[in-house]
Amino acid sequence: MGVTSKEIAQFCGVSRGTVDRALHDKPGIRAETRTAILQAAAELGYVPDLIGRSLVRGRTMTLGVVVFNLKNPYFSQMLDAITERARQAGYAVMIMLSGQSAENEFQAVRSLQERRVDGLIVHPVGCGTDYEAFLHKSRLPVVVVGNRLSASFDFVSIANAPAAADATRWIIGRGYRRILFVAPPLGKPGQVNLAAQLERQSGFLQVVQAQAVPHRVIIQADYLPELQVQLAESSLPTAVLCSSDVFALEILDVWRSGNRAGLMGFDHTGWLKYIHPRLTTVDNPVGEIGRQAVERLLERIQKPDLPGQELVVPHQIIPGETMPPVASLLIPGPSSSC
Amino acid sequence: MGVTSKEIAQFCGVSRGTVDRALHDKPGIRAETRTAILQAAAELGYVPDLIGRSLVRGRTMTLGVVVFNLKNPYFSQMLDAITERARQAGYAVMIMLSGQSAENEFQAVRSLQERRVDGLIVHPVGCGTDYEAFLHKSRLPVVVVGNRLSASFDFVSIANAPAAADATRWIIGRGYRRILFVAPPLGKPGQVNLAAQLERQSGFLQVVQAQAVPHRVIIQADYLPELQVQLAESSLPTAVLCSSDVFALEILDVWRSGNRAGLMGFDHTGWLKYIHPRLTTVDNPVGEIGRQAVERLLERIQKPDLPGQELVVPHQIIPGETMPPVASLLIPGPSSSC
DNA sequence: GAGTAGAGACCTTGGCAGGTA
DNA sequence: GTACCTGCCAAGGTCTCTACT
Repeated sequence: MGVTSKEIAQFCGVSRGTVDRALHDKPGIRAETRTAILQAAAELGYVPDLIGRSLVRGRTMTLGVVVFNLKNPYFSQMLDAITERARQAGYAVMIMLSGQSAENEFQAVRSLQERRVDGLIVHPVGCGTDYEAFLHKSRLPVVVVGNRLSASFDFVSIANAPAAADATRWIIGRGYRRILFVAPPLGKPGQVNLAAQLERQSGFLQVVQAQAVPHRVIIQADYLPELQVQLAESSLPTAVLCSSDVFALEILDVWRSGNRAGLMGFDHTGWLKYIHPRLTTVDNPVGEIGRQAVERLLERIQKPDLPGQELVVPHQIIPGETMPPVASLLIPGPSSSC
Repeated sequence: MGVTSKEIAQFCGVSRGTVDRALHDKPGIRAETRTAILQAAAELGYVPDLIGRSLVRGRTMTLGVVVFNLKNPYFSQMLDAITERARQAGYAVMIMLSGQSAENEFQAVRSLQERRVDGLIVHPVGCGTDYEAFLHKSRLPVVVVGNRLSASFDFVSIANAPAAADATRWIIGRGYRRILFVAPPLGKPGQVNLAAQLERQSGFLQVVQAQAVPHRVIIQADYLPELQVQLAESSLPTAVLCSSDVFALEILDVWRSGNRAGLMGFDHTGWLKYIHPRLTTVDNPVGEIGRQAVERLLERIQKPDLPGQELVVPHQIIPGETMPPVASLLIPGPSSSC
């Protein structure tokens, strides 16, 4: 336990009120007394107890963050940005992991609520009206990130469906005439897929259907064999669009053994810099999302009655090397050696 | 602000003491009263305020963690493990980033101290007696990770010098007769290198000097040109050992354009799974380090006067593909196509 | 005496009314 | 009247002492 203002008061033979005036540079204290108190505080290593202060003020200056895990650079980069932005505003960050389990997520939110964080940034696994009611009942200012809940919550994300649509159109523009969309459930098998993944899928379908492009959606957890079958089934120039970089990277591992087709990921997660060939993907600027989430959360802490708002962060196609124009794909060259 | 025990007391027409007895299953209360209070608590959505509790108990059930950043998977994987282990013990984790600046680190520790975390896990940038005195003066239980301070602190890490020595012997065993050790300063140029990096360097030097193996240590921040020069300077079968995976990956980028030499990294950081060719490296089990750090910190919170202890976590050589036996390196084949 | 409940102190900081020289 | 200081109250949960049935 640290040194308290009471101990300083005893040490200096004054009252706590006087110590308070000295520490906060308030009027009504002799310069001499003030100096003595400040010196004693420094000597004893006094650090104000924000716990006591928050009890009085009803503010802990702490934000809670709930994400799946921190092994995935998607989340750790987001947390990095959140932490830094929060620090600039004088807030600390408490982190809890859901491990992609709705039950854990529930516990995590409750745990943060018990610790009276001033606000919450959640990348939810949970969904449904029960879960949303629970969040609302916590009375915590909440900003949702990455995986949409209902419109009553603030939500920061790229526009998933339009981004997938853009990616699809871009692929078609490169000359591909058949597209396989790989979107297995993220995380535990049998689980419902995340809203963000489904939105991407719908964006994809919208474009291929509108333009009558032959396509397949592969949603098996064990997608690699199915992908091989699908690839063999047509001689049209075929592209594979994945709902997440992780699938694209797994496929890229197989690709190296000689298979040929365009390949595109989704998210532009942190590790891609050193991957060869450079993965074509869609940038999901998680750092920016994290910062905007903090920004919005701070607003909401000020004015808890703001209506839910959707903040759309711009996405961007990262050309990479795995989706060359069909022309160069058909004539094997250095850039298509994947 | 949430519902308080006082409000429950008023609602039920009893005193706060009675509410306390009901909520904590203490004796001295009628079953009937207890049920009524528990029901009221559930109905009103009561969540105990751990701030109040920690004020009286002197425990916040929160651990502080200070690392450089979370973009580097080295730190985010460690934090993942720390958070999970802490959660199992009922602790929350507050995270602060130093951005590899001693000044920020100082602020971070102070900030966590103000928030009265029960203990601290630090991967320090700071060093020197002043910094150590500051940490000791905080009176916080501290476990140091990755970058050694003095023996008065608990320290959890792989044995850096022996690990580098092992790697060096392993390289020699593969037939290489000349080794270049790449150890530029991690982080801001001009900064003193981390203790861990220097320990690795000394482990390397010990072996090459003992076995009279020709070698060079490259410490320039701009190490790539120097490396090219050194590689060209001898016809001995040469290996490059890096003090961190990041350098090895940068070098691997250049390697692909045709250069030939053995290459080895250090740390086995998270993104390596998808890198081709598979990087030969030394496993630094950051998850295990994180868990042990929490374990030790919890012990120290119980008994603050324990003497500083060094916990050594076993390292391991990950063969990969970038350090083939010299024989196969000289006869170009599929496995040496890097 | 045993079972049940209430009143008040305590942890910390900060703010304010009131008191003394 | 001014400069300075004391002491009480608030926040929420916990624990002990006391009192009633």
